[in-house]
Amino acid sequence: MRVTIKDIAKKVGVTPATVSMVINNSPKISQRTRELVLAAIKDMNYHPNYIGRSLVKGKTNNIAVVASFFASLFALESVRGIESNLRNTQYNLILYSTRGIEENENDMLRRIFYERRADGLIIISLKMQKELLEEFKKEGIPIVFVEEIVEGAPTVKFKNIKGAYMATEQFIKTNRKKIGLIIGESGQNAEERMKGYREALEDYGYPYDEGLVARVANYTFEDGEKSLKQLVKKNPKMDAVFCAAGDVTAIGVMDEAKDEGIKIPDDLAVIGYDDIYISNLTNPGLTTIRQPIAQMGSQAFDVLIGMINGTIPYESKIVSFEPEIIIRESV
Amino acid sequence: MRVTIKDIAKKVGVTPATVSMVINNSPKISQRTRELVLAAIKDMNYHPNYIGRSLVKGKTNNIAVVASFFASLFALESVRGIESNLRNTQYNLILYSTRGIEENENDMLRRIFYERRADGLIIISLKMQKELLEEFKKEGIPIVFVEEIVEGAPTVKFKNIKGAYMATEQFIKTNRKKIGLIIGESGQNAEERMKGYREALEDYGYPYDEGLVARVANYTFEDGEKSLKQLVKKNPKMDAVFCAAGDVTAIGVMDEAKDEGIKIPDDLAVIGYDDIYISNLTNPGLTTIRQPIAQMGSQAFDVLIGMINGTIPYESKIVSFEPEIIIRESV
DNA sequence: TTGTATGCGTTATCAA
DNA sequence: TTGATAACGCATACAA
Repeated sequence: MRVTIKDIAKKVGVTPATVSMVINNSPKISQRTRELVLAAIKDMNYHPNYIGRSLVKGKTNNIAVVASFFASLFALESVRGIESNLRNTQYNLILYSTRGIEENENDMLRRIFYERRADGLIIISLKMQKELLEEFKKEGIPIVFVEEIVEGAPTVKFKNIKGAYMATEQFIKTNRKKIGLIIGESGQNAEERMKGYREALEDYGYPYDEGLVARVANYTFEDGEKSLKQLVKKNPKMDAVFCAAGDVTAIGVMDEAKDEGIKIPDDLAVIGYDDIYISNLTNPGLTTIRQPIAQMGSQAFDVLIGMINGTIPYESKIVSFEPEIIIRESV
Repeated sequence: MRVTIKDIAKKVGVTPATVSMVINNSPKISQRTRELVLAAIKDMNYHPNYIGRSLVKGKTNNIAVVASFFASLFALESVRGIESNLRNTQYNLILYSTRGIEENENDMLRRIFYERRADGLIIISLKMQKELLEEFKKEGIPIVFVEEIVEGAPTVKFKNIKGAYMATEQFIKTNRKKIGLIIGESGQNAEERMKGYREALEDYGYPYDEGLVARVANYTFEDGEKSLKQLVKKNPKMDAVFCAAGDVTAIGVMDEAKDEGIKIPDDLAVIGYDDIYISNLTNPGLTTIRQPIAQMGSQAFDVLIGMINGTIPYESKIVSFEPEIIIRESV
């Protein structure tokens, strides 16, 4: 049996209540008793059982982070950002992964809620039923969404419109004339990046051409190869591609270009999205839009803690982060 | 207030004990009572509070995963592997990151233990004090180590010696004469890979030459550039480099080679370690040693569950995984 | 088959 | 300043 508050009490000759008060720094404990108790605690190597504590306090000191997969760059970096702000708090992180199965989602959230598994949630790139959010709000369990906007709770996200605008503008300013776009086939992000692309074209008097857009489903290397093939076939004069689907796909584009004898950046300029580690290592280096994901994760955590402490209201509010264009040789 | 077992009991007109037995599928509950209780549970949207349950059962249903950082390929892939086996179990993952601070390590483990935060631990690439492990064993809290061997508990790891042997042998079989090595300056892994390299040399009658070895500290791209510079300076006739420090460093080597006009693989053959995503995209493609990290993570989880269930003994035992050589154009 | 009583480890409310 | 007692939500041994 591990040592409990009772063992300490017995050893010192006080009651568990007194020990508890010492542990919780109650001011109304005599110096002498405090010292005795503290000594016994150290002596017997006592640590409070957080479950017992949670039960009576109605708090778990756990923050749940929910995502489809944690083995993605985005989720991982977010967790890293959250982690970095975790130090010096009493909170722990519990990871819930839906494994990409949409039906899991609301079930999982429901369980976290009803089984009281966390004091607050950070939900990454997932939606939530409105009624379920209402239940969380009613009980005062705060939620911060990342990259998805859900009415009634704060969201931390990136300015995708701006990022796409910057990329497109970069092409225009370097005199590219026919700018292709490779982009995800659905989702809030894809819509926003599409919007940024179109806005830039419009602002500079470029026509929008459906034929210059390739949609991808999986954001893979192969998606990039396939898309480029398809785009050059339709548009022999295309001299730039903005791969809003991400750097991995952009690298597929570059690879395919090499196979087809298309020179980068002379014949074709390429810009990706994400600035993954390897984008700096490709040849030529990939120009891309970088997002400070970890920083955004930290912010999500801070907002959540603010909500838990009552200093930040439980309401719709969007905290957005600026993208940055990283110029390398592909452009 | 959220609904508890008492509310259900009151509504159905039984005692909480009866409700509890229904929830736990006790066979000695009449069909009729069971149905009534189940109906009420559904009706009132009752979910058992896991804290109450944990307190009485002495189980948390949490698995702690401890690593220095989760933002590394290795930790990430491990988590992915663990995640994939988590489904259909009642367990959740809690991530503890020491953030690379060694002093955090034992403190953190101690807290997990004394505060009873997890039913079992998976410790990735970290050591542990022997006495602390003894405490865990005494209380029956299982630990599985990944990539580190600690006396008294099972370890899941890769055959680094074999991986390094395969790489070196590949050079020898393709008639390379002077084989350089770039390797981490400390750690169990580095030692093992060094051993594999030396064993292969010896088996084929090659001399071991200290001057052909470069030690790196950070496993970075720059480490690769610097190391190659240093190696070719000392060994103008070197015609192969095994970069046991990993693919990122190997890519640095290839980049530096290009700058110096060294042709790969004609003048210099290169083999990396890890098979990161981009290794397939370099030019030429990087030959490398691949480790099934996610699979190893799954296995670590299975071993841990086996220990929790008592089907696997709590003792030193090494489960090793085979590396695989992925041959591309750099060789 | 169900109810009663008790305990898990801690904190909080009161009384002393 | 400290002690006695109850409570958090649930599970279990035992009695009925």
